[in-house]
Amino acid sequence: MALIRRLPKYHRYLAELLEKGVAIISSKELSKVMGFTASQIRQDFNTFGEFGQQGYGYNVEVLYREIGRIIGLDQTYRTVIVGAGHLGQAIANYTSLKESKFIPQAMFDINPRMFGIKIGDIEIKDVDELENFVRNHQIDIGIICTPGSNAQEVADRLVKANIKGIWNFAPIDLKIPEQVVLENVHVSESLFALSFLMKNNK
Amino acid sequence: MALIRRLPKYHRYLAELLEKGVAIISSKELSKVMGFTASQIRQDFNTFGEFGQQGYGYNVEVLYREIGRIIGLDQTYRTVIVGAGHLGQAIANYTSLKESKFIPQAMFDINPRMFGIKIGDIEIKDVDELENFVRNHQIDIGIICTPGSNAQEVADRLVKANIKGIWNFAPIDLKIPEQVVLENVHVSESLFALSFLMKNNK
DNA sequence: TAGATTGTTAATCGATTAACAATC
DNA sequence: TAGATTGTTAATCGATTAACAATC
Repeated sequence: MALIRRLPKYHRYLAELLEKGVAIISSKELSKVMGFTASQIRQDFNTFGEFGQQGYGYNVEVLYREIGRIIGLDQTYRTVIVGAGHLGQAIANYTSLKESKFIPQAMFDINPRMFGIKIGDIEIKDVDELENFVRNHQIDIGIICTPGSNAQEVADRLVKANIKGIWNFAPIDLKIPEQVVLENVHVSESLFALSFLMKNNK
Repeated sequence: MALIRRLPKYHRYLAELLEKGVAIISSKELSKVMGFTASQIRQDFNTFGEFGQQGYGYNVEVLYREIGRIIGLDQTYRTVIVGAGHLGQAIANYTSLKESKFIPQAMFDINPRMFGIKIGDIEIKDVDELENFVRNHQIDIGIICTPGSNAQEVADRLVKANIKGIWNFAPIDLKIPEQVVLENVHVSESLFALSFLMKNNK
């Protein structure tokens, strides 16, 4: 569904409008700001309910709150970060995680020198403890920040420990059972897309 | 074009096949491995040329090389990283950058305490020098790793200094002229998509 | 009421899949 | 030659856009 990739963008722009004190906005005005067609905006909003008022527009605050709820920002999840390298540490420091309530309960690494070190207030533990920790602390989501070569093994272990979702930063396509949610951030694919666009620009 | 998002994936799987010593592969076999339909694979490859042999299949090595060329992996770019926080440092250490020849020439930050520090062999400089550096060192690409609040200003300055492309990690939609290539990595949008999928799973 | 804008259906567009002739 | 698989056209599917009646 292409729409769910647009939801975060609606949410972000509505937050901006709220901050600016805009109370009401029409699909036409929002269209100008966001670059989607007014028609698409109305279609999108109507997929989830009737949030507008004919002849009038959309109440920014209501819409913001509703889209937040649709995205699931009213939920809290317990997460672990696997891989405490530069990327893992950047993610651990990533404020959106806490704001969005994807709260990291621990980090895991294979390197004994890192055990016990804290990134912010998140402790790095031995990856051997991963399954037990996930089970005992009812972790919902595993964030994979390992090299590609270890990512599938980590995913398998997370799945065995009954993880509900995986946020994968490793540059591979993980094989996981259907009932586990998988969301990828394939940074290198974005880099390659940039490369293609640079080469084919003009 | 949805196709260009698939090119990196083809490239990655072909690299794997090469490593395994697979010399020839049919669209049907590749379909099994990658999860695209054989029809789509043939369509995709044919967009750029006739790389296969009827009744036979595709030569993995040739195809890998050709797709690499289409993506532009035969090019070299000079880049700068703006923002030397956790994310900027993670990017600076990101090996794909060097392998893909998007070589960082310098990092920039606003915090004087960081000036002169090296991340790997990349020096952190005063962001006030950004425009001059970009001009004098013929930088092609600016990698924006600042908070959202500074990203547009940084982008404006890069554009003024004649940057050709921007790889943006800040969580905003940059406004830049058409002739400048823009590629975004919106990590928080991925997190929100994960949130949505978690909430709506089952 | 008149003007504006939504909600929603219909038309269009683009991307994916199916089918099959060409050919190795 | 027969079997296999590409290259490519046609059919389908889904997503976007346009149009307009409903209604505030």
